[in-house]
Amino acid sequence: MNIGEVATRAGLPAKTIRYYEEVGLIRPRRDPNGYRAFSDADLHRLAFLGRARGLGFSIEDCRTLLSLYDDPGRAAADVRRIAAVHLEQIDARIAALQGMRATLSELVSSCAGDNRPDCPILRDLARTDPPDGAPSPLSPAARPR
Amino acid sequence: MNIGEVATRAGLPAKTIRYYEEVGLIRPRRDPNGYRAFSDADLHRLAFLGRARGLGFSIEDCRTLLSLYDDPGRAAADVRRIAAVHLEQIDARIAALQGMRATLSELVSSCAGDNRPDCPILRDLARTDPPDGAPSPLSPAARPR
DNA sequence: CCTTGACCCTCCAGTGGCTGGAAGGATTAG
DNA sequence: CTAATCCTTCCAGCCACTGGAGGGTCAAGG
Repeated sequence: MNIGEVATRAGLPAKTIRYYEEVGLIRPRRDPNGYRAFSDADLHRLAFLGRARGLGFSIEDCRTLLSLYDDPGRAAADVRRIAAVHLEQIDARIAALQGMRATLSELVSSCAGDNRPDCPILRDLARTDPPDGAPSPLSPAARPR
Repeated sequence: MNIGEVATRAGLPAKTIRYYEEVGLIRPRRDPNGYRAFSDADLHRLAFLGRARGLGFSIEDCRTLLSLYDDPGRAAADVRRIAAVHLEQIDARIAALQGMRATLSELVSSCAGDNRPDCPILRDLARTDPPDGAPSPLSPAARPR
């Protein structure tokens, strides 16, 4: 298989597949003309990668997951730990986004959105921080990342 | 004020403040010795930026928000539109993450996590896609981004 | 045999929003 | 005077691609 075909079958852009080779996640053979020649095993690996990336695992996580996959003596605990840590990170990101969302949606709905210059969104962004103990009703969002 | 003081007062790293100057979000004066000299207005702008970034607005959004803030003839609608679009993007990101979260948490809880090699997480990542119409009970997650 | 078009190759640069570090000048406390 | 703490600029790196330039290869049609 050439790269175009695996790209279609794995559902990944050819550029991404070349990148995965560059970082050592796959090692396709080469035809004499220099074209990459993908085996079914390569395709399978790429599909695995597509799924793992789709679940938000980093490239480094993917590397580890693939090496565990290749290792018949692996322990399920190692796989589970990686996934559990990743799950926690996802939860943290969701929580951060929900904090933003709460503030933003309050701001958006408090703004008339007419053609006058007075706008609660700008007022909140420009506010001088309320003195401790009397928190503003708006902008309870944290500053995570 | 030197950069160290504004950094403390605005709650932003000095590096970030230099970066904001580089991309034209602030234009502090310079002392004869080359040090940046921040006015109260600069500090106010930086606090505004810190809040906007904390709500997840991009640098380009921040640039626009600041220019609207500076413009006494602005329309609240313009501000609102920016925030509303951003809110939608946040919602999309939350939805994507929740999709991942659902699959991941199912996988994690289905894995015994012992020292045996059999692991439902790897099995799911390595699966051959189920034929159409008979979706796997696992991995309903989309592949957004 | 030649052309056309669809492939494929490599290499380089850019994305966003910082962050780290090197190398050096300015200021301040002791 | 010295040492510590600031400040400066510039360059490189992060992540995971993505776009594009410039060129080679291959299969089909004339």
